[in-house]
Amino acid sequence: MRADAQRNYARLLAVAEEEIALNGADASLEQIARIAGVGSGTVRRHFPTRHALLAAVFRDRVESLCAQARDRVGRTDARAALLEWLSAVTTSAATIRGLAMALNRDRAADAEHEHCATTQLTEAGEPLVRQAAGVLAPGVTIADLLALITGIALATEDHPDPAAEANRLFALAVAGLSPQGEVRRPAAAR
Amino acid sequence: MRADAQRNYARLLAVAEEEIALNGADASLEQIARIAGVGSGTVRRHFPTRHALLAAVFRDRVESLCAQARDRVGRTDARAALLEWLSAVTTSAATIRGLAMALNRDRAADAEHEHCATTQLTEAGEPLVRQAAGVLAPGVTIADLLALITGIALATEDHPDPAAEANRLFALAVAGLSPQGEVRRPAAAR
DNA sequence: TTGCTAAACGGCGGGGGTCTCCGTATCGTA
DNA sequence: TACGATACGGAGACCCCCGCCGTTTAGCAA
Repeated sequence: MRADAQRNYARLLAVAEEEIALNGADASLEQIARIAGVGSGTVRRHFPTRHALLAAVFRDRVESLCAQARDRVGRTDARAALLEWLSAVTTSAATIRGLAMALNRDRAADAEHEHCATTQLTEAGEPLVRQAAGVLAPGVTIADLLALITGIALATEDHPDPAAEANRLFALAVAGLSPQGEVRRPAAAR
Repeated sequence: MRADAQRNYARLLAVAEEEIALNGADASLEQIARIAGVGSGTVRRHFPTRHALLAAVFRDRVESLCAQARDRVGRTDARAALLEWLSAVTTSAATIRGLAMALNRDRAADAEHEHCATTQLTEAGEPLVRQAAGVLAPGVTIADLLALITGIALATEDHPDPAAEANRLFALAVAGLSPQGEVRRPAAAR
């Protein structure tokens, strides 16, 4: 890659991160180009789709989460290991503007890309779930957990303290909103 | 209201309902105007904001849900009454394209309008929650339940069977994803 | 150093969307 | 039937996404 291309790539990434933090996943690409001082074509060359830009912006963060998951595999307190990680994911999803929407969108895209954030998180979290299978409600998958988390993050995006609120809601869901009764029964609910 | 205005209003509402069902809450207002055979100014006159249009389109449905809530107040099995109603809300939010997003947005708008859908549902559901307070986890409010439901609906919007998936996730949250013990948050995120 | 070439750049043009405003057509009434 | 209030339509200004192409420039090689 040519030196000027590298410079522009880095610049765009930095600007995009700011702009997305400010305006969410729908931030204007044109605006990003303007701030970065490049033509709109340059943005498009480096990031052919909006999804590509989002993926690049959030890559480090997602990889960090995946690493955190790997670090927790094999711990004896499987439940705590899983819940702590999920809480970290929740905090990121709720705090980093646009991340939740990005995660949600590429779940919709139906695993079109192998390296999309949702896929990565799913693969990273799967061992933790398997490990903790005994203490989870029957039928709960890593996909369910991530779906719930992204949903919660979307729903709390405009709360004064999104991370706290999201974690609170997720904790409620983990413990059960109304836990009595059919807790351990796998039969279909209505 | 003049007769032609009434006609246009009704036409627009019908077209908007279709178009939103097809393309979600971001459906093009211009497109709606075109299909309805009116000028774009007419759309904006009847519905000054996108929110106003969404509110009008979903009004009947929301009122039906509110009515269902009222019908359930006073039932002896308070828990079932609440859960059934929440399931109905979940089904609507997940099935009717754009509704979840509309609900989510007007929660963000911070009760700007008294008659917004979220407010209505909150008021309608509150008695059911109070009634069932004894069997709910401490600290759970009607706002929490609705936030969770809209979040779940958003996250399952592109699932093959959104209603089933959303209800499944919500049922899991009600019973508890991992019902025993307490959820702990990690010492430091990242 | 100087050419040269492929890679990268910028921005134009077309297609849409939102929002505002105003001249005009139409309704309902006197 | 005539008239005023009301509603209509669409033009204009602005922004955004997307594809394309003429121009510039980095980096290698002579």
